[in-house]
Amino acid sequence: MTTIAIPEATRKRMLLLLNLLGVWPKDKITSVDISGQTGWKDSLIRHDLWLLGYNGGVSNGYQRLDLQKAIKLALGLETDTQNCCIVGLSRLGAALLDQGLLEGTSFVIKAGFDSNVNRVEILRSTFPLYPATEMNYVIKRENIRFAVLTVADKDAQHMTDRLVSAGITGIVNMTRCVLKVPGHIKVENLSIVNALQLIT
Amino acid sequence: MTTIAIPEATRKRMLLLLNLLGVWPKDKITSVDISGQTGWKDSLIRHDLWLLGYNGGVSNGYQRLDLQKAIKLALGLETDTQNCCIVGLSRLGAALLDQGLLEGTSFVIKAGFDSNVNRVEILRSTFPLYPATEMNYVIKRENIRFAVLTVADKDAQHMTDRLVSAGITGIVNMTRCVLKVPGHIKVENLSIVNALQLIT
DNA sequence: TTATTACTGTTATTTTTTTAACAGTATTTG
DNA sequence: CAAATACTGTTAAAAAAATAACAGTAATAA
Repeated sequence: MTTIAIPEATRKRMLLLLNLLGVWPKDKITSVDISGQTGWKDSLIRHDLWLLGYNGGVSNGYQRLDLQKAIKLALGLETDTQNCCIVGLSRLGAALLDQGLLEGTSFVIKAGFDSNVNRVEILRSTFPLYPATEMNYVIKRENIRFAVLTVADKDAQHMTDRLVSAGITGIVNMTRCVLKVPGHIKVENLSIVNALQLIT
Repeated sequence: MTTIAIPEATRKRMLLLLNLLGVWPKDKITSVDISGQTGWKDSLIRHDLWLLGYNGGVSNGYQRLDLQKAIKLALGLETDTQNCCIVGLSRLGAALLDQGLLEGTSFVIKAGFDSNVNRVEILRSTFPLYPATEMNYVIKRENIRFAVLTVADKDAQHMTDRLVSAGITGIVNMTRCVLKVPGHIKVENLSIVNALQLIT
């Protein structure tokens, strides 16, 4: 069998499905069950799992634990920790200092940055905060690969450039700006304003 | 000319483009300019604008202000205010109390809800906070149509059900749960954990 | 004035994603 | 045991989205 690259759309669904499986109360789950919970067509779910190369459910639906394991494996979800940082510690960014947010995941926040030195000194957090001037150095030293960007719109592109040159490989963008990044950097846009407009 | 429904993918891009136009320093912008800023193919941008029925750029690229206006018109972006609420006022939710987030948009936060009455009483905000028990009543009274959901995962579906039955029409879901909603309700998933996994 | 340039608008093509269809297989039932 | 049931895995078809191609047009240069 030739391995087929997993499409982004499938990957996205499978990550959500993992969350669903985490709270599913029964041992068994069928594609129709999943459809009922998510609104995705049952055939789409089966097709997704087929893309992952999974076929542990013939005739009888899927075993929750087995399916969970298989998806994690197929998506290559890291089991060892992955280092992130938060850039921008104003209200939204500061809220992410809450470690609980990433609980039970492989992600660990290793640093927070802000250009406002005052903020860096005042805020309390379980991980160290640094002035933005030290970004490049700290990211390299701590081996940080991902960033959550929560700065003011006017600083978004500038900070992005600095993150990229520090060697970050992915950015969760919570500003409403479109970030300009080199092709190998992944960006996920999570702007609340854009989301509100989309549900209008 | 028969009006063609605007695809979701186009709509999403056009909303981002609006943000870009807002900060573009020149009067003129071409599809290649936009491509350079966003990474989208220039033909895709022209195609999108064609779908919107816009053709104000023949031969010479687009006039920033004119294009802005045309996109807003084509997407039917409301000019009158639209009422939202925040459900869940723990750290992440409380961060959204910051009115600045929605500044310059047509969205206005009319209420915040939390099941923890203590929180409701202690937090300071420019709009009123209510215990979750009053959700149904307040949403109807204030004519609230959209909700940002930032509750703990275990409460996500339950609160969603209550929002839906109160008559909300769209939810920005910041939990990592897959929400089960009737077909006519729109949901945008903005989970940070899912986003991090996607850029891995 | 004509030619060149720098663009778009639009159609056609390709690629990606979703949906439908159904043969095949364990399990359960009679 | 055979028949019915409840599922999946897989292929084929349809729909949606992205890309390419290019004729056409206003502005500018020669």
